[in-house]
Amino acid sequence: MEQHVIDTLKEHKLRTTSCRENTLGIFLSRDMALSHGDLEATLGDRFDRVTIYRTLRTFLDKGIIHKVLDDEGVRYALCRDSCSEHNHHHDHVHFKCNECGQTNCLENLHVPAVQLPKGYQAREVNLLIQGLCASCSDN
Amino acid sequence: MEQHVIDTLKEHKLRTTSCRENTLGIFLSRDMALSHGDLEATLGDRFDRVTIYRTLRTFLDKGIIHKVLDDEGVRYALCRDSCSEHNHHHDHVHFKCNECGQTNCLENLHVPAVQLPKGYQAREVNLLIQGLCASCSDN
DNA sequence: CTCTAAATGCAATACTGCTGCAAAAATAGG
DNA sequence: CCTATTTTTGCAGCAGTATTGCATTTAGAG
Ligand SMILES: [Mn+2]
Ligand SMILES: [Mn+2]
Ligand SMILES: [Zn+2]
Ligand SMILES: [Zn+2]
Repeated sequence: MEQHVIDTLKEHKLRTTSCRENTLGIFLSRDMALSHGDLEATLGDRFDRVTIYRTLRTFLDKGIIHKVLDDEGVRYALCRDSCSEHNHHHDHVHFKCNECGQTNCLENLHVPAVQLPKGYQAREVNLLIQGLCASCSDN
Repeated sequence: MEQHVIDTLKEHKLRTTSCRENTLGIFLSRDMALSHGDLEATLGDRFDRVTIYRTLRTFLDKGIIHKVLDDEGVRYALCRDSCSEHNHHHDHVHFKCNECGQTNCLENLHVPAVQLPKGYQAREVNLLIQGLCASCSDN
């Protein structure tokens, strides 16, 4: 496996196991939000379903990936920002293309601030925009 | 059952059945986003789980309710705007309180427009803000 | 009231996600 | 490199979520 993957795991004080290396490698190469099912399909039967679930939870805890809300189930995407164990910050927009089905982080597109009613306190925001991506748009 | 419920069902050309009356009545009285499990718990064992699923899908199709994205599963809330069978428009904010667990539509809070990258076309937006609601905030 | 189309209940199935436990693997320390 | 300790994994099992097919029941049209 690639050195970058191993370094990332070590940086987060995680043991470098085959499932973690492969899973992180897939996130890096695919560059889109992935569901547990996507990973299972890509990894084949090399690892148990439960191990993949636990890998995802571990990555979530460590700030390696973040949840992406989706209308048909949760997905996960790499944290590009400097997220750490107790300091997640994901105020960027997610876009899901209804044509090709891909869900992507629009990292440099911040979720606009919203003026909440009196007394409401915002802690976390999740904005999912659905429509057509650039590739599917000009066909 | 209340006349308003029956009228609403008739307006959408739906037969007024007990499950639909009760389900719609719950949505009207609770005034918050509800999951299938919430409805099942409230309705007791008067109706089969499958019937509740089908009622939800029917209401979705007819524009009586809309999906509310949530980090722990889909919920549903009444459409206040004038949604119809093929003309949904939900650009309002949803708020989930991490204290009391309630998810609500903030109907008069529009999701701000976002300048998408070139070629991207928006069809639908879903903004979920999580934090503390007004009731839970001042304790 | 009767007939027909729609809706329901039930059984079966698939998918998602979690836990406990024994076996296997990773690493720290010598 | 070897061993001891801790972590991770696979497996079995379980709970929750969501869907379908089919026979029965029901709502509403006439
Ligand atoms: Mn993201
Ligand atoms: Mn809403
Ligand atoms: Zn696309
Ligand atoms: Zn609250």
